[in-house]
Amino acid sequence: MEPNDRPTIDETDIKILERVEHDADVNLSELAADLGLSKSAVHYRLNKLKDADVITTVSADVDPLALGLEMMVITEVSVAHESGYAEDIGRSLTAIDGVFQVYYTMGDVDFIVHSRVQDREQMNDLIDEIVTIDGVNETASTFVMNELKTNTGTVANMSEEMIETVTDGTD
Amino acid sequence: MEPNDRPTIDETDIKILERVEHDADVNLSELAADLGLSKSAVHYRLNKLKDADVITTVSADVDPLALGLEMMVITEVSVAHESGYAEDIGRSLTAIDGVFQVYYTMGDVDFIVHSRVQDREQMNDLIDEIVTIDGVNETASTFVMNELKTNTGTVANMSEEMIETVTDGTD
DNA sequence: AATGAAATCGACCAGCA
DNA sequence: TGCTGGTCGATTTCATT
Repeated sequence: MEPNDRPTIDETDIKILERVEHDADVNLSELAADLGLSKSAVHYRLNKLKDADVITTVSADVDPLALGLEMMVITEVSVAHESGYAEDIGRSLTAIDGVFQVYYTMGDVDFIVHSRVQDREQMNDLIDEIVTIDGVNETASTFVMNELKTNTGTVANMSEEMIETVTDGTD
Repeated sequence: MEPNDRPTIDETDIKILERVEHDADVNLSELAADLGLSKSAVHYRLNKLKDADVITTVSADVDPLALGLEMMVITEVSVAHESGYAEDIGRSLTAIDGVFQVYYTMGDVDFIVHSRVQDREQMNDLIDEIVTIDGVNETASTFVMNELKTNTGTVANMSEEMIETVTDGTD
């Protein structure tokens, strides 16, 4: 462990993460060959990364469009600040069918909510559900026309500089 | 195939998707037993779902915090509407280090951008990069204090009604 | 679309640097 | 602690229905 209590991660770990975060079904032998290691070594590191919760889950990504979820909406939610209901409201938002991302934010807006629905009726119902939550003051919804980038992994979006900060001094 | 060109998905497929979208490493025998099918049958359906791009990828989810990405920022980007640069601007946004989600939206804001960085310096650099893009008119960034829900799967967030719409007529 | 048998790949173990 | 090589068990594949 490092002083900051994050697990030690070296360049080899980063290379492994880059591969498995966009294809967890990689052939171990192939990956091992590319890294100049044995299958067992790669397997050992993968287990370590899972144990340390660097890899949290291995998931099959299901295309929302394939299930008819053709509409995506982003909703800004403001709450009545006198009431200390923020946590309850957050829980209520995450529980609504169709909602798949909820962020609690600084600034004049308190929550940002991402939802997917199949048609306009479901969209209306969903926004109604949000407005109905006790303590919710104001909402503003925006329709997403195009998803240019989504769920593209963690390491894949990091700069060299960011990666060096992580692997620093592990050579 | 259905008339609307989406692949046919029945209740069994939905049950399989629910399992693998939050744990792609499930024991096939176990899953097969739960569904009352043979291992091969489950495997056959999984392949079909991958071929039909219902399952797009199988990915290892890497915890951003484990890599020091402790700050998340949501940025609204407005562009100069005279110029038809929208597509180029979208591409430029997705290419910035730290940016992991980009949406093109209706309304007065044109893009919504989600980014992760390790410190305030990287945050400043990133926002500078966005502002510098040719055609970008105005930006407003919000700091995320708490991620209440993220990447929780597709089927898991659907209501019974939504699922029935998909499996309709496939018994 | 689903089955059971055969080939292949990943998980685990004991030992070593 | 990190790695190697080998074994066992699981999964993937295929011919068949």
